[in-house]
Amino acid sequence: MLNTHDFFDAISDETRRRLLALLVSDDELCVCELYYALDLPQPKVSRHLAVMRESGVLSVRREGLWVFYRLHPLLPAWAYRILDQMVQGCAGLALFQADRKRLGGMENRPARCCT
Amino acid sequence: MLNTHDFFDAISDETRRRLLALLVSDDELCVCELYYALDLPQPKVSRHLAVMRESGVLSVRREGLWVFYRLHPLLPAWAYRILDQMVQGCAGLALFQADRKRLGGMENRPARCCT
DNA sequence: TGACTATATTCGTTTAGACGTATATATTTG
DNA sequence: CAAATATATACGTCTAAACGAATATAGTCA
Repeated sequence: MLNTHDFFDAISDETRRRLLALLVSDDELCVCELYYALDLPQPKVSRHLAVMRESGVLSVRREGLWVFYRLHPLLPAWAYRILDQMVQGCAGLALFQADRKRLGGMENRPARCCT
Repeated sequence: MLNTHDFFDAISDETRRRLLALLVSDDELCVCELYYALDLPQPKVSRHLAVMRESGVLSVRREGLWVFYRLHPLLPAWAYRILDQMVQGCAGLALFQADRKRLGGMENRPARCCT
């Protein structure tokens, strides 16, 4: 289960905060949506996702070629609340707003079955 | 005023989280109390305090030889809430409990006037 | 003024981790 | 099976920042 130190490590990096901010509101996104939204190289995003997956901050579901990430359902309540407040704190930043805008404008997003 | 990035940088380091946890509940502590509580070298604690002071997370008041630190009164509401939840998340950790215990057992703590 | 105390800073070293590029793995489809 | 797509990892490099030890600064009091 999640270690306190690992959780704060997750939110200590801006790229990871951008990923988390999207996952707080959209609850499940695939890797291609995430690196498209952030406009960053795929390996860079995959590595950050791996850090959070390995420490238990994110959980993963594979569906065919796609891999969907979400906040780990067993995060403690205080961690969820911190993520909520983090979104509040970052909502005004242009960088985070652009991420959301790009995601909204993305075409051919993968279909989810059974969500 | 406080920059979002600087705030998350403040809570990204465990030593700084220990300092912040004490300041969330005690609202004002001097440097000697802080390094005594954490049982760490004074220069190490001073440097971490300086990081947070310079980024606007902490504010300072000098009184004679002592320097008292507290959470910066102009922190945005979301930042206070994150600190509160951080305390929740760390409350169970032995390291943080020991800090509080040492602080409680400290003798000759500096007197505050006009608090 | 000089001794003393509390705190801050400097310096050189070391380490963690973020990065780009290249490549590997996994899955689907023909 | 091979080709195509989505994602993951490996590798070498580089930078930010944490550290211990030493020293500087600031304030008090005799």
